Amino acid sequence: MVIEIDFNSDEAIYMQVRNQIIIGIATSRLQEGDVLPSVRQMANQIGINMHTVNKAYSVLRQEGLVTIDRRKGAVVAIDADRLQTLAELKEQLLILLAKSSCKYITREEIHQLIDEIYEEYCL
Amino acid sequence: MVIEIDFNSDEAIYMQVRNQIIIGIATSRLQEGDVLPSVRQMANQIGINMHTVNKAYSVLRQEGLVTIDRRKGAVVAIDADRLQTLAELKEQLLILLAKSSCKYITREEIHQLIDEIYEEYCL
DNA sequence: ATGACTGTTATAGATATACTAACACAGATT
DNA sequence: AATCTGTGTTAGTATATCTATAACAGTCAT
Repeated sequence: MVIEIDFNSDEAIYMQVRNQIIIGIATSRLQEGDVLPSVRQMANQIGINMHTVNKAYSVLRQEGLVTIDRRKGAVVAIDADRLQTLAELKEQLLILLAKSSCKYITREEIHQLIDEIYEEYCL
Repeated sequence: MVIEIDFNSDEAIYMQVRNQIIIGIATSRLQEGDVLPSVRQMANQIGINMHTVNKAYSVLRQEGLVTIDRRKGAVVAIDADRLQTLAELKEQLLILLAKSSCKYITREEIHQLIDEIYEEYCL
């Protein structure tokens, strides 16, 4: 699980880490039960602070994607809280679609883009 | 253009304002050339600081949705920079779809949800 | 017992958010 | 011409968040 950070991005480092782990899980490079690298190990590997990785793991726990055990570390464990997931998804999609609509991106183009992403990243 | 803020939300106030204006434009309640309320007026109306509204307007300007004139105020003016819009959209959609996929939301459900949003909000 | 490994807590500095107050310019009204 | 009212802008401040360093506490193999 190689993680790359763009230090010039305006997105917080811990969110970049979180995002890439989510993509890792979605693409099955990380699977239910897999243990994530320790916060120190991953922090070292990508040259950031341990606590920043810890924050990323905490967010993932709060989002129901991992559990954190003092002994083992962070373990991939999906809590498929369907209703909440759909509600959040809808809210975020709405903003994305609204902005796209402002820029004259059509509904068909959105559908197409989604299929493109699914295939490009093998979700 | 009535804007409602959830002060308990973890989303920044200026982003909530920005989001609702984007939805307003997407649903044609705000149209090209329309003048947004002055920063003071809107700040007063929703009970927040003028500078917070100013920040929202600044973001909208940077996103190519309004222009800001010292005399007139903020005016809806779409800069349909298609390529950049699509690139940003794809990046953000990827994260959303990946997270959904982790939670066992299918591609079909995504397509369905998008149609639902388009119809519910008349985008 | 010791050493190596976990995550956790305490603390601090930098950055971002939201605010108050004062400013500068444009345009209408006196 | 002077004043008033309307713009956004800038300066400065308090609070929260992000990132970092350092010390802590529990677990487990040696």
